[in-house]
Amino acid sequence: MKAMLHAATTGAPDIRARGHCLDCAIRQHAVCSDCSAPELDFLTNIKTYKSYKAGDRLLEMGERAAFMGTVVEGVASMSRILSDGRRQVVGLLFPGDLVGRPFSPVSPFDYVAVTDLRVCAFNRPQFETTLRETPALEQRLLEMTLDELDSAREWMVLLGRKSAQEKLCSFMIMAAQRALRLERRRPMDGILIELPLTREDMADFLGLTIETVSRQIGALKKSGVIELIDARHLLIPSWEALEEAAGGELAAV
Amino acid sequence: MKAMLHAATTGAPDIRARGHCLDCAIRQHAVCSDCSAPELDFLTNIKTYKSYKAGDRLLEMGERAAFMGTVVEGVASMSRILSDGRRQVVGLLFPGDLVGRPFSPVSPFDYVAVTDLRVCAFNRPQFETTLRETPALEQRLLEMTLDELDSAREWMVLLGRKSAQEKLCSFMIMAAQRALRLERRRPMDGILIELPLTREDMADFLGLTIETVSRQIGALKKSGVIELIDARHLLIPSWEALEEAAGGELAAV
DNA sequence: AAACGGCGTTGATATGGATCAAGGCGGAGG
DNA sequence: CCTCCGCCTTGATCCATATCAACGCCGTTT
Repeated sequence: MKAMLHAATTGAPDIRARGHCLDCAIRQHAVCSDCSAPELDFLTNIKTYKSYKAGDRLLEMGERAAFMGTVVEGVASMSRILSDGRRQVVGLLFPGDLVGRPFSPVSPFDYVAVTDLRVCAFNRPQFETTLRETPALEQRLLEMTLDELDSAREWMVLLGRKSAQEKLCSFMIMAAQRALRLERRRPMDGILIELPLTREDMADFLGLTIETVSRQIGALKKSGVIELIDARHLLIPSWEALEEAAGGELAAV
Repeated sequence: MKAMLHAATTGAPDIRARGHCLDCAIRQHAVCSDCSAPELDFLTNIKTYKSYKAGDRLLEMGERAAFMGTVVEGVASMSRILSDGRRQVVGLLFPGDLVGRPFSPVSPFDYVAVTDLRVCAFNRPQFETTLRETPALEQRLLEMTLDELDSAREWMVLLGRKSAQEKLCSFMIMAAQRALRLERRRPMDGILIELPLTREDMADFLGLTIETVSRQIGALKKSGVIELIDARHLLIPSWEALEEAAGGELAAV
């Protein structure tokens, strides 16, 4: 639970964008999904890419953030660290998800790359102006924010009322669903799940310790709910059994 | 923690609105705060009021909700009940807060009146149409949703990482700040706090049991952080001491 | 190839909060 | 006025998870 000392916020260099937004593989999942061709032309011209290594901090809580962006590849986390080192991850960002807090120059949480990461970035003031002038963008942002709010509340149920075992299962379901959605696939028996987080990040996301995470994964393996390929990969013999073990009720992701 | 059986969803009768939106005491806190005079004229004509008694359910999870609205007076909760009766409150709605999930006909949570309640209600399809046609409304909704998301994540930190004692203190701070904001006042020493929830609702909001809530309030009283007037009212000798006992870090409310 | 550091597992023990149980208080209704 | 019920408090005990400690694995550095 103690916070690791990560590298200080990295001023990742902007890489001049290659490729037009029209060809973007994750556009349909992003805030720009409903933009018209001319709007995408405009975005193409103002975007840059930033790359991060796992562990890099993109934005620090309280920091004036110079940019906003969309995750293109990899996974990032939003988290808060209390003064005594306790840490809680409050959200994971998968491809398509927005990095940064719109309409607030200071980020209310830390953003950290949990895997190697690529972000499609925009200058913040410019992005906010564009938002205000582009209903397709603003309406889509509203939709995404409402969905994220549902997810956050769903997670509150998990944090407040689920057992360690249920938390682990819920996490696996969530990770699987997010990964599957990107590939336009559906959950099914025998599916392979990649856990994009270290045990420490999982613990901090689930409100547990790393030891408990490790033990519960062991228990799930023993009871046959999962099969462990390696520490980061597992197989789900029965999706329904996994949902059962998650304590049901997991709608929004 | 076990769910009480509340009355079934009440089809509260619509009461033809008296009074113009221009004169609304809580408009500045509501989604309609940025509307122009003509826009307020329009809203005045389509709004109705609904009244509920403490314990009434306004909207049930999964139900097709016929209306959306704004809390005018009183406090409501959003909650979820797991199949075995465990319950988690995922949000409190104070005057100005929105009841119902925009752009989704089915509510993802139960909405329950925790005190006697008055709601300014709109027919849902009509409200959504109006939203889409009224940038002042839609932009304000976006702002409010982003703020709520920050609050929800703040609460995730509490649920995942704070001790019972810190949870209670954080809750008191939150309740005080929400009440003070309505009166345009600021936190100060010697302030009086009303707890709008029963011990059971507090427990379900904080991820605790009612016994633990009761005991921790007792402990806070003994240690002098609070003075108990009665079960629902308390005095804060030192705001700073309360924040200290809350484990710091409580930005958004 | 040895040493090291990051990550994960496993075991022993401690503890905060849950659970089980009983009783108190105050308002509503007979 | 008495009784009942909802709400709250307090005490005794239990247990799920935290904490403390040691070790294993593996990729990287020297």
